[in-house]
Amino acid sequence: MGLASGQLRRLGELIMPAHRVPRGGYVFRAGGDTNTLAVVRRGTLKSAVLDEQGREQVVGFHLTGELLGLDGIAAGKYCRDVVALEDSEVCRIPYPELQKLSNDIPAVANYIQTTMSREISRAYGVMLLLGSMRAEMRLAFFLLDLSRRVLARGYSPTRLSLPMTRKEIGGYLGLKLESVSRLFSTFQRDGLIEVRGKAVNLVELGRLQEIVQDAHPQLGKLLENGDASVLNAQCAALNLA
Amino acid sequence: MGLASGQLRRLGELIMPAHRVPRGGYVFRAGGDTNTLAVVRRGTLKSAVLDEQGREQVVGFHLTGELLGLDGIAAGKYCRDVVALEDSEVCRIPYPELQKLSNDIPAVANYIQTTMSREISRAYGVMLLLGSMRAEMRLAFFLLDLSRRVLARGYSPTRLSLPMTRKEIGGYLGLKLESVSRLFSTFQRDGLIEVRGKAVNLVELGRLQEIVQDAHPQLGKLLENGDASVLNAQCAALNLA
DNA sequence: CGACAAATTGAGACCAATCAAAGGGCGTGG
DNA sequence: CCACGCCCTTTGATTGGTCTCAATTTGTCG
Repeated sequence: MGLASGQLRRLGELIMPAHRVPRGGYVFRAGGDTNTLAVVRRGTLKSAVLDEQGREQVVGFHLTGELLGLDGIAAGKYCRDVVALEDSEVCRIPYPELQKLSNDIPAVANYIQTTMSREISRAYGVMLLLGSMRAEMRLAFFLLDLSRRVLARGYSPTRLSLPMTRKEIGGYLGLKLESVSRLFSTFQRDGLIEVRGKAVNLVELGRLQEIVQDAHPQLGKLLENGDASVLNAQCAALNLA
Repeated sequence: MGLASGQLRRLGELIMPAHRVPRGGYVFRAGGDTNTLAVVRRGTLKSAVLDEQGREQVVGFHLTGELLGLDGIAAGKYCRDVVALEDSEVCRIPYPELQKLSNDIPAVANYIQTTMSREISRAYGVMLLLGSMRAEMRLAFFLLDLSRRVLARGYSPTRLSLPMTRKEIGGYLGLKLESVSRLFSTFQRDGLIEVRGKAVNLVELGRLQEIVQDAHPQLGKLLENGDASVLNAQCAALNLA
């Protein structure tokens, strides 16, 4: 079911102009009040929970088109930081007004529900990753997941440019940065990938898939839910909801 | 905002009579079509992703009052099994009709959104647990989390009766059953708890909290989001939404 | 009581963390 | 433009925590 033009206009008015977020800049802070969602227009960001000792758990990386901030709806507070990994742009969406709008327009409410449901599925996949996969499987998973998401945006699925550091990858995969670095070297030695700093070339996608599949045939399905929140910034996607 | 009596009646008609689920019985199966949600009336259940080698990742345990099945809304398929750990009762709720109802009644839509949002926050907390905590912290977290949830239902927060096996606890915490067993023994030796099979007495709640807090002061906040889906089976809670 | 699953405990292996050092990349300022 | 400093990355040596394999005990249900 689509949206009437009047509804689309109301939705359009909600979307604030894109604004720049410099590398290292915050979109949300843990503990901050939830007054907006945000859509990534350009760039890459991470969601992370940080503690005083400087350790962080990265709960997700966000590419262009993804919708951020749904975790905070219940508590009224965000439960984690969202930080730009490179110079990025986001559109903010005032949450209370979106809430009102979703009460009037079922398609909007349905879209939000669907997006949140996908994020739950994705989170379960990551729990599986962290709870029962060994380091090499985790990194293979990470590379394939990124490959698929980059492909969905029309870029090469094999020539990746990683905007995040080894430490951040480790923070996502539950590994230390040295372990991540060693695994990159091992994969390169075995001819699976070519590494030159942040530039990674996936030479043997099939063998990377084997590494993951051997461990968890189910994971492939969960992966497909991964790219939760692809929302066209003009909200054209809502026509499909 | 509450519900008009006509709305409550419509909602009541949606809730199917509670039916028994024997120990080991399924409420949902991974890959099954999403046609219902379910509310736990009595008993305890687990959500788990299983692979052919017999390994499983438990993504959550569910106590009385919790709402199950929201993960499947997006994909149209559930992404994991839900199995009763002891003889239980659940009420099923046909999802398509609930969807229609939520389009008419904003309070219902808001409740679903809030519940899903809490589940996302909880999942992030578990990711933190699995990604950056050591075994003893994980088990302390598990015991405290269960203690809090049991307390919320009016039972003693210190005298726990664990319906799940050591293997299932390990499946949740990313540990092998032997490790879980060893940790129970260690905690008992140190006077933190008393273990007699499935019956566990939490002697030193404070010291258990220290074990978790030392590692991640943030986790306490995430814990509070944990008890996502407490939905009174008569849906009285919706009056608060 | 018997059969089977669950739990405990031990010994040893292995994987990732830790500690440590050196090399690279990038931006800033001279 | 180069030099410096800082962070990121790589690699090595060692430690340590958890898994694995194995045997035994305990508990549960027919």
